[in-house]
Amino acid sequence: MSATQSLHLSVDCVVFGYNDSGLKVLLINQKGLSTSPEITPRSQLPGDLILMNEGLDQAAQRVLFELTQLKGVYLKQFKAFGNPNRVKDLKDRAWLQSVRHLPDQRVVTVGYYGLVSLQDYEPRPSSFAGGVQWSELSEVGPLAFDHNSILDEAVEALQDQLESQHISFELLPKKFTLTQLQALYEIVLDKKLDKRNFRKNVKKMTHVVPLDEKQTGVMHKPAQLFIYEPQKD
Amino acid sequence: MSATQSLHLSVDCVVFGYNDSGLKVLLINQKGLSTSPEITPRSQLPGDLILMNEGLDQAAQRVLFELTQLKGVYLKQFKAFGNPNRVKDLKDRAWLQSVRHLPDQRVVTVGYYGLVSLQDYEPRPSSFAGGVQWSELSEVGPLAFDHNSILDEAVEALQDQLESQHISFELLPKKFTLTQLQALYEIVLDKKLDKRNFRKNVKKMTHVVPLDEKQTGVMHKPAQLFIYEPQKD
DNA sequence: AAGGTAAGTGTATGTTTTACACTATTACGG
DNA sequence: CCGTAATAGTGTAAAACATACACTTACCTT
Repeated sequence: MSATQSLHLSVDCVVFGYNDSGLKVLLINQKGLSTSPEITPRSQLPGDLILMNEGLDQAAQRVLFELTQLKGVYLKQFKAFGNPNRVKDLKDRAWLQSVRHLPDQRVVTVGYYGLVSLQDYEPRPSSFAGGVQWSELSEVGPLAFDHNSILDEAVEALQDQLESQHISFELLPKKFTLTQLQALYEIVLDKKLDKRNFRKNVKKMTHVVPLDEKQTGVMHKPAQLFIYEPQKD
Repeated sequence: MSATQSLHLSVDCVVFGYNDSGLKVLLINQKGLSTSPEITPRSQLPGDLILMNEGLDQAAQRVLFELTQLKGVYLKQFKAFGNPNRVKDLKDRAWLQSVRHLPDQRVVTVGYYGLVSLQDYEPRPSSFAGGVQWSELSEVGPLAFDHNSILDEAVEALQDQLESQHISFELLPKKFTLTQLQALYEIVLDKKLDKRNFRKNVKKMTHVVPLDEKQTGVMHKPAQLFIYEPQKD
């Protein structure tokens, strides 16, 4: 065989954030291009090359932390993206040149999706990133590289695995109401659910446990609070 | 940023083959180690480094063809494996040294699973491979690298996706009976199914269509034949 | 023509999913 | 303190789906 290879491997993180108004995704701005006015810098998913001694999951955690300061986010691998031309778009080259030793090198990337509650995580751009924002999912414009497809596939993976992977609880405060949980499902799955039926289903989830505690300070009947107990299954 | 990287990327193919007696998996023997008697050559999944200009799916097809002469096999990516030590086992080094320019280099691999009918595909070892065999799934011994885990995860992915991905039809002759289809399900899922209930389910699959044709040459009531029509959904 | 072999078929029971509307509890304002 | 606004919380009937189960049919062979 002896195929001579020279390519790079990266991870890209699609981190979804939730609040009552919708699903958001964490994007970073490419840095260091403001000098070249002819190039519009595009946003991208937080991602970077993996290091020589780290596993893929580990790399995803590190890269996300380095670019956005987010730590301890649940990240799940969902697909590798290896189109040979995925970083060859002219619009992307300028940025790569400012940031990589070998900007022309092919890069294969492994996609991760993750979930956080917007209330608990405040991303901060590292010195590497030109800025970090939560973007409304429906308002994401053209991203660098093939990041729009990666994002699309991440959304699908998230929807498919929302229940089985217990991902919801990453998005909610520790103590949450069933209405909050349902609103989350409705936003992630992008469809309305029946309240009574939803509650019947939750009763079967042994990892969602009721507290002896109610909401306070609401001007309506206060809801019972629940917590997530992963070890229960 | 600017992580200096030097790693290799490969694909590994877990090709399942079916006949009435069980599920098999396609393994190749490592070649060129018969000279060193202290090392037992192990079998491995067909896999190799990807080339610089090919996509991942394409690489999986090429590698499988080069090693086993199998062509046109449905291959589906299921996971990337990137443990930094996955090719560092001493038992694997000798073989790598005989075959790679940079045998010490880290290799990340992307796993594909695939399916063929044993009747339609006869693998032939290429000059690169020391031999090709179908091994009974339950009798697979220790493989090179982390190939046992890759195999295990491939089996799971296959079982999960058997129905949704219409994979079954890769394993059957073009015209098949419902008994054949059921036997396949039973072997892949590793459990018995009820004949009448199975047939009820198949009736709902619009992509399984009955022919006006029956089995011939059997010494019992001849079964109706069916074909797979993918465009139907 | 009898015996062997796998094909093909229906029903009753239990389980899961769906659709749907009213009462209860709190905060607030008058 | 009483009324109203706001959301929480609850049950049931009907439909769809899953399961368990046994006998008759058609062809081949001897």
